[in-house]
Amino acid sequence: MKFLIAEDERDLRHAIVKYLSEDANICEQAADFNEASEKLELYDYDIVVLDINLVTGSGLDLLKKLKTHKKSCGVLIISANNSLEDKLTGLDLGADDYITKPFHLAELNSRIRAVLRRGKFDGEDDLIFNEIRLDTKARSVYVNEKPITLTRKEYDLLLFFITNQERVLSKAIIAEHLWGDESDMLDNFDFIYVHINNLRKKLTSAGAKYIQTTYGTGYKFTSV
Amino acid sequence: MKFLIAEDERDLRHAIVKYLSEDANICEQAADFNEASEKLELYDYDIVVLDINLVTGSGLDLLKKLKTHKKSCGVLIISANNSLEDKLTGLDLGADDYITKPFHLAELNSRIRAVLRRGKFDGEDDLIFNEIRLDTKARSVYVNEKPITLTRKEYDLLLFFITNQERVLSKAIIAEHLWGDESDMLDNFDFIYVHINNLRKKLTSAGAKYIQTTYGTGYKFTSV
DNA sequence: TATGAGTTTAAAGTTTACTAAAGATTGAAA
DNA sequence: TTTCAATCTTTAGTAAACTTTAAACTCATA
Repeated sequence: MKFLIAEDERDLRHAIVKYLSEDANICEQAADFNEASEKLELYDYDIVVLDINLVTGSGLDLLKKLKTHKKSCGVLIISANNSLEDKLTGLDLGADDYITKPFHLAELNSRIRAVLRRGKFDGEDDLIFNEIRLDTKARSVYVNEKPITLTRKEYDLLLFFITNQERVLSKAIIAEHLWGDESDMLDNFDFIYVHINNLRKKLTSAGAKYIQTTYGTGYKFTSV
Repeated sequence: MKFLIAEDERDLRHAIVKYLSEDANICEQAADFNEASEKLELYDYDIVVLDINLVTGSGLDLLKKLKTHKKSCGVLIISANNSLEDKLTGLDLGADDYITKPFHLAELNSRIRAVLRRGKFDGEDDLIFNEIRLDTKARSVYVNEKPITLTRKEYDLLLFFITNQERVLSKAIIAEHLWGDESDMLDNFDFIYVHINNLRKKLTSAGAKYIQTTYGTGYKFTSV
């Protein structure tokens, strides 16, 4: 995860960077409007934490520019005053959330996570589970760095398993995630057996035997 | 995990409860402001799912009260309209996330998970009774950290025992919990003997001898 | 010790899962 | 647009796992 922290209060900026870096994130800093503007032109970030009241220029302008020009990137606004207008304007311009000073770093962190979770901006590219690596951008899968080919449903299923590892997933839950709306009206989930079976075969023959059946309940992706 | 669902649309409330209960959560319901208010005073919950627009009172008031008086408890707001103000006010008052109608149950579920994950309210996934550990997420059971395999009924039974430890449970109560509605029409509960026996055998041979018979009354899960 | 309550076991009954193969659908290439 | 191949869904038969029934046995208490 790569962040840009655009905040001109030095202590606060440092505190944020220090806090966020603990999670193995990469944090870059911008101390004023120009620096922020420059970095945003040059590099890509997953999330920009933007103080609306940068002394040398309006954070809102930056936001406007950012959202019109650039590819998807989450924006979290820091605002000093509590004025609702600022927040609303920020959100209208495409910010994803706001936080008002003073705030706890944990709070900031959870907002960032929330923004990431809400989708839109694809986070990390790789998901790893033991010898399995999932390149989410390319939708390709490797076992011990050897590529294996999965169909779309198989890939989705594996992705769902890995992001919910060590947890029993019922067929209903799986159907809901992989088939969305349509799954509401389904009364039988038998076709899931087939996809499970196919994915299982491919993974097993590549040496990754992780799909476990919990009879009567569902399936679990686990190494235990 | 214990939830309170404060939502006055009956169908939606039921749907939520049904969905969330599938993961072995305990869901209580509140159909209006007063009921919600009352339950929140009496009991502790891990997460409250709160409709801001409860007919008989403002969810926001409830939220305010909740956050000022009580110990940590996650709050997820449901709002019907898309008005930003409502959401912002909710978040300002200490809600942890919001979701706008209409939504998918899966979405609600993942938000709840996220709130739990964010800390504070640690979603205790494990239930522990002496040397027995129950991983409720994985539906797996360990005795002295050695896994034992239980069937669905055995697992449910053990879960019920552990969450009601040191308490005599009649066969009728057990049946009601594990067989739900159907149990009303049953006149004999003899089959429970079999499940008790099976679970008892597995636990005993793993070194956990806790199911005690209270002659003529029921069973008790206790180390005394 | 007689009786109802609890335990145990085996076997029947039921549900759930697996598998392969046929039928339908989709999407890309000609 | 048509064709073809890949993918997805349905179906059906089989296998496995679980639940219930039933019957014989044991134990606690009046």
